[in-house]
Amino acid sequence: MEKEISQAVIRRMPRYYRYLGELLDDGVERISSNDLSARMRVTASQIRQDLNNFGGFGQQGYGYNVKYLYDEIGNILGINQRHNMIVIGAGNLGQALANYVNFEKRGFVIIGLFDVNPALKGTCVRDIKVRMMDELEAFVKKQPVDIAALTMPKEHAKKIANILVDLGINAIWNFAHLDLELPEHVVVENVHLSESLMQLSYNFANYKKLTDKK
Amino acid sequence: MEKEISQAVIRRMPRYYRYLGELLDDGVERISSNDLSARMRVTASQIRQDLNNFGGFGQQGYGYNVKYLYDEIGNILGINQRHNMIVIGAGNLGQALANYVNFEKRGFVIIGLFDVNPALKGTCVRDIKVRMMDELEAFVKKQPVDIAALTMPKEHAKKIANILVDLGINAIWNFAHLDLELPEHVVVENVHLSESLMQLSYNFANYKKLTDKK
DNA sequence: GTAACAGTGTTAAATTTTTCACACATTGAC
DNA sequence: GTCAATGTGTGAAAAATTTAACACTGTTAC
Repeated sequence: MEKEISQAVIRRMPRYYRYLGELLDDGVERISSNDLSARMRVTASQIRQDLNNFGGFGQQGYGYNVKYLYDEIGNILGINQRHNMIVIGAGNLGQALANYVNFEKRGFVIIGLFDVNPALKGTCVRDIKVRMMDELEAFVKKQPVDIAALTMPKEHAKKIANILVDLGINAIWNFAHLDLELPEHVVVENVHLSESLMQLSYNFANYKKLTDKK
Repeated sequence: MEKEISQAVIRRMPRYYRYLGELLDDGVERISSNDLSARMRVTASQIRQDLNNFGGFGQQGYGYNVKYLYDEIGNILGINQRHNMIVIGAGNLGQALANYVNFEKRGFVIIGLFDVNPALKGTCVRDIKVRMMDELEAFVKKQPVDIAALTMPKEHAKKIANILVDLGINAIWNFAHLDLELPEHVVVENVHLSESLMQLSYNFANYKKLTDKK
């Protein structure tokens, strides 16, 4: 099997995808790694190296066809294949995810929203009904669920993650502030907002310090 | 001035902080890089190297004092100094941030919530009043604002970011799906949820492919 | 058709990041 | 007090990532 591609590369792919999408909207047909690098503020070399992990999508003397490259990166990232998602935790964050229609455009369809709060039972976000946790098992067994987003407080996240994995869900988008310890075959992507905020805080404090010293 | 510390290191610091906080809650007084590395699933070497960027916090033969190290990392990250934040965009995501009380515990206090939707005018999230955008300037001039979180659709983000910078705000927590082009002295931390989801999607698809091949 | 140009894919170099290894300071048992 | 054990700080090695360089292919203008 081919060599594994590093997460550093994978992390950049969605950004290429975003820029190519914008170029496409602007009616741009072709682009060179050089032009793209100027827009994205990365080196052209990195763009070429990154793309070449997946194959040669460009052509000497021409550059890259925007539409073609856009689609290819989409395929690589598994976009436009349908992914059924559920969101556990129907608080503001869960609702924000449920309301974000662009996910759906890309094939990530939220088909269920779950919570423990009985007050939310039966309410809807967009056309997605909020269900109680005791309905989870039957729900998952009735229809395939690819990805579960965890937006509940961290106290419950561990237990629920285990339940989800037992139900056969192998991809978890974790917004709870803890590291899930799950079997190796389960893919976890963490979004730790408070850690992101702390990084901002550091850079902010540090930049200030630098300038103060001058 | 000392050599700059890489973002790779900074990104890990909040995680150390989190684990140390948990140890503290569990009443653990001291810990070695080795024990911590086992819990965090990173190498002990990396922990020691990371910490040594900021100074020697440990002691040979003893390890690290949990409380002390916790506080020191807090200082490094600028936690527990008060940071006034405003959130632009009072949709679900903005409200989710406003409702998240742990930010406040760490010194990140959301003092204002702004939106363009007149229907939200005067409503409150926790005790934070939602204000209209035309009140922004007066608000910012009346009290210091350190950080602005941008949770509005990307169409407006660019313009608003510029306004914020003109008003003297130098740290932006950007949730909009675009890259802000701001003066160099402005610190931006991006949270691109759809890119995170695509990364999950890639890893999910790729893991499946790997196992299918076996 | 041809020649100058543009621009990829790719190999190699440079840089950054991570891991290893160990000298030496401190601890804790006796 | 002594001595084995522990465990940091750190310099050096290894690995990974990023950038540079360029041979060579396809493009475009004439």
